[in-house]
Amino acid sequence: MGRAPCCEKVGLKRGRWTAEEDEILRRYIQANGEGSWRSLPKNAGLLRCGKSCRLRWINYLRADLKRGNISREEEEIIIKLHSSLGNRWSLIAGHFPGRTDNEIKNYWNSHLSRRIHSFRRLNNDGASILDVGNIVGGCKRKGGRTRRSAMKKNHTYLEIRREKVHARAGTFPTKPLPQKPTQKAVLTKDNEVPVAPSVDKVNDVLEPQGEFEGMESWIAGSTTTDSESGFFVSNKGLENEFFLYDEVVEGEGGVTGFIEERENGILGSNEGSESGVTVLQEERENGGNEKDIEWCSSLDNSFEEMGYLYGEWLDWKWDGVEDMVREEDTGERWSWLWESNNEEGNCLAMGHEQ
DNA sequence: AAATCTCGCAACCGCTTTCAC
DNA sequence: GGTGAAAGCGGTTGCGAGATT
Repeated sequence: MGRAPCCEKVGLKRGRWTAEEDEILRRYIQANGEGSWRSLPKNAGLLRCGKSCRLRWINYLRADLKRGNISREEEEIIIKLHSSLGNRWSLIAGHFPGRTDNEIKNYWNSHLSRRIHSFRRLNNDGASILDVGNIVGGCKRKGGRTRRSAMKKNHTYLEIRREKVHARAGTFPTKPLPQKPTQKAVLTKDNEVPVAPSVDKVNDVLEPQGEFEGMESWIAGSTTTDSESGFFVSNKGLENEFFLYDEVVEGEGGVTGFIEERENGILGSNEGSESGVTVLQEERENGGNEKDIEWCSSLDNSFEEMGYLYGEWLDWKWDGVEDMVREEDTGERWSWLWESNNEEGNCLAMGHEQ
């Protein structure tokens, strides 16, 4: 025997709740209490499914709900809880009085998961995907809204990250990088590896001074590669223009030519290539590592694997760096990390050996 | 100014678990 | 213990807002 539907769906209203419906539901529950959701709509005079009424009450109408932005402290707790509980949103939400599982889940999906994935790519030795599809300038956007969080701090994050990089790496490359790098540079916990600054927007923010002197020449005209994808990337000194090659021709003094240049090649357009998916698909077709691809296909269906990353991330030596970033008063303690996300194309993983 | 596009979130869907009889 | 209803839960979708071209 099949299960009966929770309610008669014929003639029921769907979609956004109106203020009038909210008021009816609120008054009814205040008078009669929660429960009996199946019969509630009829008794209250609502043309809604009982399930819908329950959801509306639990997520938005309850008096004890805490509305407003998720604080940084809450963010950290969510991340930690998710590392141990996975997608058990109701359990996670149980740690936040006034927050709902739906709210936590949405926040995770729209904010935190992407940050985690970005961080993962920065910190994962094996993940070598060169996310050039999101390098600003290479990927010419036709429009679209910038992330709200990014909009707020549009002019601050790179400078913050620069400080972060400086603080963690201790040194910064003052000379052009080797023409043919052989190994990726990745962030480490031991402050040993200088981190290449993001290619995009560098020219907008970085000024050649102090130990950053020379960086613009490194960025302008640099050629690098991704050891696993095999693509070579060069901007040939052109601001905000990047080129992809299947092969480079080496001569005296480094790269002297390129084969099969594809201007903006897989950078291409955003169409069907969100977050550099095209690159990943190519890699998959070429026998690439499936593990490297997960971040772009599903938000969080591999949290077990992510546990390691969370640990790495949360155990990072944040001392001092956090204070430094706070000084910027940006409201985003880890904005150097957040805002280097793939949407904005600030991927650090350029595949350099410093 | 209009078109295009992305983002965030409210709401829905379907499955599982719990409860009452 | 079996059955059906209700509640709970997590994944997914649809759409309005608004930035960008």
